[in-house]
Parts: sequence; C-alpha cells; structure tokens
Amino acid sequence: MSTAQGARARARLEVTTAIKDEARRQLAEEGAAKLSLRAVARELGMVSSALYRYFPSRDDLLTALIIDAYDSAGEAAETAHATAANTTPLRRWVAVCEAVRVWALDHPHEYALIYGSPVPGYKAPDTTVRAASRVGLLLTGIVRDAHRTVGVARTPIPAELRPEAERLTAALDPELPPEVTMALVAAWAQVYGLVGFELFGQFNRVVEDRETFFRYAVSRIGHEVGLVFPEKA
Amino acid sequence: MSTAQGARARARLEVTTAIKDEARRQLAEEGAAKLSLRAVARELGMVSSALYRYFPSRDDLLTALIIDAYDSAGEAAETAHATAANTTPLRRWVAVCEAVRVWALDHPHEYALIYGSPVPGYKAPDTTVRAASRVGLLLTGIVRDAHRTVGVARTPIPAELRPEAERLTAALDPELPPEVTMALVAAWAQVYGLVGFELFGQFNRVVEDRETFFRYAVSRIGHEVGLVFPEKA
DNA sequence: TCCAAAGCAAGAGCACTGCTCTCTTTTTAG
DNA sequence: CTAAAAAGAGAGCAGTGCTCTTGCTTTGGA
Repeated sequence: MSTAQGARARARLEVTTAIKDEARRQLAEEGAAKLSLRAVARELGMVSSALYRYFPSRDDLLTALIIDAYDSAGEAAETAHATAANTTPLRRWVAVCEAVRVWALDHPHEYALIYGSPVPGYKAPDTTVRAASRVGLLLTGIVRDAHRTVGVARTPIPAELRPEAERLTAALDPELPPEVTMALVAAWAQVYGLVGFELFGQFNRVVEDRETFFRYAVSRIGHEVGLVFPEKA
Repeated sequence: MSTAQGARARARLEVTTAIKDEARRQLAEEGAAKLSLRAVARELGMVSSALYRYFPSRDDLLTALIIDAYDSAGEAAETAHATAANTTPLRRWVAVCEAVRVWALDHPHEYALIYGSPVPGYKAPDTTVRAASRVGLLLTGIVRDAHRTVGVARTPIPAELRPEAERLTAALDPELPPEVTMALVAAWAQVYGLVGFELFGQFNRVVEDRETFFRYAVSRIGHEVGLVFPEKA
C-alpha cells in the first residue's frame, strides 16, 4: 500500500526509541554497569535476540545513550542561555554553567557516562564529538559576543604557549584574541571539574552550600576568561 | 611452632596482595568493567570460590583497589612536593598538580575509578575519605606555608558565601583567610577538571601541546588561590 | 600431647549476562 | 505475484558473581 514503506520505518523508529527510553530508565536507576540488554528486552515484552536487530551490541546502545545525553545537556544549556539572552555576558556565562550543573545533578549517571569515563570500547565517532562540543560552542559564543560588544580582558600567556594559542584560535574562533581562547578552553574544563567533584561526592564533608559555592567559583572563572564587565549590557 | 600463627597471617597477606596485584593488572589493561573475579582466580591458579575468603564480593575488591589508587596518587604528589621543597609556593603548587596529571595519564583506569564515577554500590567508607583527601591536604599545606612566609593575595568573596567560608576555614585550616580557603577548594576541583578532560578525550581535537597547556592553566589557578609571588622564596 | 575449632581450598550448582545461530513469519519492492 | 529483505522467536554457548557443601590443614587451648 502507499504508506507501507513508511510504516516499517516508523515502526522501527518507535521500537528503537522505546528501547532507548527503557535503557535510559535503567541507566538512571542503577547506573551503566547494571544496564542489561536482556532486562530491557524483558521489560519491553520482546525476546532478547530481537533487540540485536536494533542495536548490534550493548556498547552500541550505550553509545546511542551517550549521544542523547550530550544533546540533552546541550539543550538544557541552550535553554538557559536563551532565557538570559538580554543580560550581561558574565551573567549568561553563569547561567549556562548553572544549567549544566543542574542537568548533571538531575542525570548523574548520564553525566558519569559522558564526562566520567569512557566506559565501552572507548571509541568516539564523529557524531559523538559534534554532540559533545555543543556546550563548548555555546560558551565560546558568549565570549565572542562579549568581545564584540563590551570587550574582553586579556591575560598574557607564556611564550611557549603561543603556537598552541594561535592554532587553537584559528580552529575555534579566529575572531577572538589568542589569550582569551586559551583561557576559555581551560575554563571549560574547570567548570566540569567543579560539577564532577560535587556529583561524585568529593565535596561530601567539605562544601555545604553548593549552589552558592558553584555560582561563586563559576563567576571567578568567567572573570578569568575576560568577562569583566558585569554591570554593562 | 613459634611462627605458626604468623605464618598463616603472612600467607593470607601474600595471597591478598597477589589478588590485588593481578586485579590491578586487569584493571589497567581492560578497565573496571572487564575486571573479573574468576579471571583473577584463574590467573592465580586458584578456584574462584576460594577468592571469596579474601574479598567478600567484587565490589569489595574494587573498593580495596580504590583506596590503593588514592594512596598511589597521593604518594606521587607528595614525592613531587618533596622534590620541589626549596622553591616558591607557586612552583610547588604547579609541581604537585603536574605530578597528579602524570599519575593520571599513567593510571587512566584507576583515575577513572576514583575521580570518574562511583562505579560500585556507591559507598564511601571512612578509610576511603581519608585516603582521598591526601592530595587536598598537600595543596592546603602549600597555601598555608605561603600564607606564613610570603603571604597570599585575597580575592573578596560575596556576602552570601561568608558563612560557608567561615565554616570551611574552621574545618580545613583556621589559620588561613576565608577568602583563600574558598578559592583553594574551588581550585582543587578545577585542577581535576583539567586532568579529567585531557584523560577522557575531551581535548582530543582541541588541545595539542597538553603539557604546556596544563602548566599554564594550573599556574593561573594557583595565582587565583593567592600564590602571587613566583619570584620570592 | 591431643583435639575441637577455625581457616582454607575445591567443586558443584544457581541465576544471570552478552551474543550467535537457525527457523519461521511478515513486509517490502520489482 | 513472487523473490528478497526485515523482523521475531527460540535454543544454545561461554562467561559472570555468588552460595553451599565437602574435605583437608593449621591453630590455640586443655
């Protein structure tokens, strides 16, 4: 019939997302280690071997979940950025960072999957790389915008880092001063260090008021990047 | 006989360390997910059930490896600190951070185990907590020493963070100014963010000269903590 | 010195896992 | 209408963590 071809494809897509949803549920509840293909199939009322028609292996299912997690985190960050669109670059910077933190606290196991450790056979397809850089690009955009409007402060970099800074600037955003690019990349990593430490319990008997602490730390990092004009628009 | 009692205990200790060594080997080769009790027993020429006399479960074995990993990392950091004993606080700071990075690159799976994600049943016994804070205490010591000798710079903290800073200072090192304590805790997390990003591949097509980059980033973090006199002794 | 108690190794077995293979049924496309 | 492709079902393999029972050895106290 006319929609026959589409019917199959649609059914396949439905089953695929059903599998991923159930897998995500188990991931959120028990963690990546306890995620079981057979349990997913069981819950969906299908036999385990049928699941292999959709994902050739457990690692492939995990990879799909990783990509989705990157997208989910990126979307949360972008939403926060859109909400804070009409404010200072520094405020937007903090807003995006806070969104990442909240997302991580809401999805701890997914965060561990993407920023914790390369659990499966440690491969990173291009799709993964692209999805992974979404938050990074967002932060870069904030700094670029600040550079265009109110300007950014430059902290000198050592001579030995000059070539790296030039190369990185060309790849990331040729518009930005190399000193700022360098600081930006470092800042990105540092923000995730803060999130990871809180999430993985390193702050357990150390930091109490974590939200306030995070805002403080992330503001300082933003300042380090060159976002030094918090009052101007 | 006289050493009979000691003989048993010694044998037990030998077997225990043999198990841990073999487990660590498999951990280094394949990662925590692939670490198998049966494979460890097989490699040691013993039957799998015998292994349960030494470790009541797989998670307990992993926990033991985690504690050892914390100790190993702490020792590497302390050695680096001792080597740089007669230099500037900032130089010592950088040296310790670099030692942590090198250790992490040499033991990626162990690093993932302790700073990546709480793989097992997510429990943190007191022994773990103590071992975990070793590097943190070392960094605190460097800052304290700087405070006593050349002095540290203070960056003001927001009023809402004041109580947290007071409490934290009392717990960590009452001698230090609260502003510095706050910056120190943040710095600690940020350093691990840098290490984790490099280790887990987030710098893959981004940063090339990672050693130089790390030294730069970590120096700036040290500066942020208040280690601002790199030339004085 | 002897002997009960504790420590330890071995083996069988259970429930579970990822994954492969074969067989049958259904759906698609020429 | 029919050949090919896609999907489901079931059995089965090798591996896992873990438990239980059975014997053997070492230990510490009477």
